[in-house]
Amino acid sequence: MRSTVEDLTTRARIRDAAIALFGRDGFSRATVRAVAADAGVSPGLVIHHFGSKEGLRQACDQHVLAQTASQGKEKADPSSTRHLIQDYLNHPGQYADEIAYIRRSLGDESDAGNAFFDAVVDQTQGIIEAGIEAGTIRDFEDVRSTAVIIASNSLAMLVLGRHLSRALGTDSGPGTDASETGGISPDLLRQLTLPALDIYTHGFYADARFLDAARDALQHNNATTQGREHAP
Amino acid sequence: MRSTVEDLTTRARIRDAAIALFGRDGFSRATVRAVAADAGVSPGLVIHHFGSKEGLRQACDQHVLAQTASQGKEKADPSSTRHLIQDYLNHPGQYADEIAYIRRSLGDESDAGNAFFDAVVDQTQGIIEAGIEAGTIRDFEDVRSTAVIIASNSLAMLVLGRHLSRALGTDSGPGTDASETGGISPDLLRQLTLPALDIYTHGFYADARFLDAARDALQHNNATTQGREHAP
DNA sequence: TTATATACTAAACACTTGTTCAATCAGCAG
DNA sequence: CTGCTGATTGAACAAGTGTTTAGTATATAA
Repeated sequence: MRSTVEDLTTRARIRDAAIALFGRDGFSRATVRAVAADAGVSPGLVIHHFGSKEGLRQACDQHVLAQTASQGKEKADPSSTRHLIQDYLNHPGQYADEIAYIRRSLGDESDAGNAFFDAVVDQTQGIIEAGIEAGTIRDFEDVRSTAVIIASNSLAMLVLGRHLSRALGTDSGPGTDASETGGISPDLLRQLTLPALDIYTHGFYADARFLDAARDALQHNNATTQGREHAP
Repeated sequence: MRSTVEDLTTRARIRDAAIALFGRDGFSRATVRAVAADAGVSPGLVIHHFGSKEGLRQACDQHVLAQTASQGKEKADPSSTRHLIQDYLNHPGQYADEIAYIRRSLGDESDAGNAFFDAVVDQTQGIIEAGIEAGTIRDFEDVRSTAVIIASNSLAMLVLGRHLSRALGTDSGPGTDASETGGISPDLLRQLTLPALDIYTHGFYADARFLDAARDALQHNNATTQGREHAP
């Protein structure tokens, strides 16, 4: 009874305002009154449509997940997660609210954050397996763990985007859309692309010394609680 | 089960309770009354000692930063950030509150989070420069950006630790210390160490195709807003 | 037309929030 | 002892919170 038809109704306006506010201020800091004001309705109507603030959150979770899931499946061929971010660059600001919402969900204890992370990992794993078969990606022993690491590294740019901008001085100044939403600016992504791909192509260490040392340490140290030489 | 000694002053007890609660529930969700209850004092005394809830937060920021800064400078020689996490593994649960606090600070808009991230980047950069000189780390063109990427990747395990556990099924079950605090369990780190070091040693891609393509795309595309082929 | 159901608002309710305040209590200087 | 200062509390306050409720408008169906 819902979905596309009601998507232009008051209910959808409330939900979109909630997505924007939850993403910007977090779920607990954003108030029902602020959502109502942004949507141009009364606070009571928000409860009337969604039952409670928690119900509103679940509706937001569901909508954002459905939207990003359809987006993700469309562009899941050559590269991996960063393709989604790149797509966001070509349509700047369009998905800003949803992205900020996901960033908050990943940090909070949220079902939507869990589902999103798992979806990214699964998608990454599929890409790695296809890349291995095509010869473009190295043949890893533990594909699952590798996918988790790649997904974690990629999503780190989303979660820590604000810090990346600041640490590199690529901040376009206060008041910018990127610094407001914490998103990644095109300039920042351009600056980080080559160094990241360099590591992903030629590695970070000059040789296999650290890897061999860690492998030995872990083999000689399987049952004990000691786990030394994890670096970096 | 509070920390080791009751030798602390009341002010310190309040601050430690606040660090634990702010880290577990976030600043806005944690209430002054809950902090007071955990510290065994009245809500008014919290305000008496710290002026306001915001003052309490700044005291927590200052204390956690001072503690982690001294910790960081002690172990800043061979490896990088993960050395800090590894040290945390050898002393399980001891720094759990501070780590959860930092994880929350990195996600929220917090001065402590900014300072911590910048400190990790600076420390990582120093390690990279030393490694380049020693020949253990590859000679990167843009050391700063590389340091930011490495720091981001490392801190991602902190921020996204809960998702890593779940996606790998290494969760030691609900009620565990790791799943409560969102920290990284020793098992999880052991499982991720070799795949991560494998990427950091031999790279992720099988050859330089993606890197070359991205370099060409960025050179031919300097002034425009288009920025294609960032992968993965 | 009436009747019914729904969208919607304004106001109030019950509760929690951070904070204040007067009043104790303990230690210490004179 | 008195007097003073800071720690500490219990109660209260003002503002904000999510939610409820009574009531109004609107539209659709009979």
